Amino acid sequence: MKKEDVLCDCDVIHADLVESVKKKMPDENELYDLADFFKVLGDSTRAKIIWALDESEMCVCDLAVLLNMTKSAISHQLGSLRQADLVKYRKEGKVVFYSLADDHVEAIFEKGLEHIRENKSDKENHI
Amino acid sequence: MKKEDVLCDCDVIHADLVESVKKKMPDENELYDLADFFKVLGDSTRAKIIWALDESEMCVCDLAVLLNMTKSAISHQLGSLRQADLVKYRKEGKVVFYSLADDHVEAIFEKGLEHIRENKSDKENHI
DNA sequence: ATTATAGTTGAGCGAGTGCTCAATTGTCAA
DNA sequence: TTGACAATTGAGCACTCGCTCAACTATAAT
Repeated sequence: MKKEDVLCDCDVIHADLVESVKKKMPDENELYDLADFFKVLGDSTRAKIIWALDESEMCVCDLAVLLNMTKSAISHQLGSLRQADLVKYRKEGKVVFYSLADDHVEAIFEKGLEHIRENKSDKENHI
Repeated sequence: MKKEDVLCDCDVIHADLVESVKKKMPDENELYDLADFFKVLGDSTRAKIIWALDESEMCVCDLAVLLNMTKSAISHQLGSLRQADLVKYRKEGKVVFYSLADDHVEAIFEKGLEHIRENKSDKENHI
């Protein structure tokens, strides 16, 4: 790659390092998908839904009452979660029961909680 | 809570379940912080930066060249990552070197990659 | 068939986000 | 001191996102 092709307006300070890291870099799409996955977890409503479904299978109405939101809002968010394959569902008459599709999510969620809890206590102790 | 106070326009289908899950629910702020944490990971530029810094400490210019973006764009994103305590930095003359602040992030990142890789292969095998 | 309820869906609006551009700070060298 | 460069910062803009509202589908009960 010629220097003219590079968008950044600066000299490469550590060209060798950049080159070697670039070689190891995963497929562009993979990191894109990864970001998309975290994006789904990165909304408090969806986070609450995931937490709740980790406790128990629930229907749309249950979730709406639990989070004090409209069915519509919940359903929209469940749509995102469905699209990301984070939840599965079964129908029983008029009622649709949702549950977590994957135990990976639970593990990642737990690790995330761990992280922010430690971070918080670090700050309280002025580390 | 009276039924009139509930925003959702539906009857509670499983009132006992909702009540018991509500009792176990973590502090509102905790899930909010958790979502904010995932939100930071939920952007492909920041995801790439985190991946790169997991490989090696790098300066702003290195990252800009690696990702073919302006220093400004990178610096803005590093600002977000700093604010979320995901990166730390050291100055050496004019140059600022960034690195990951926390090995939690690495673990979560790895788990996330694992997840999307499995999910992808599941789909390819039509499971 | 009619009515009622659970859930989904699409349009639209206000808030938030990521980038660009320009101005600025901080540090080094001539 | 002046000029050059790494990096930061704020304003502005286009785009995205989550909610509301209204319309719709589907299932069940009368």
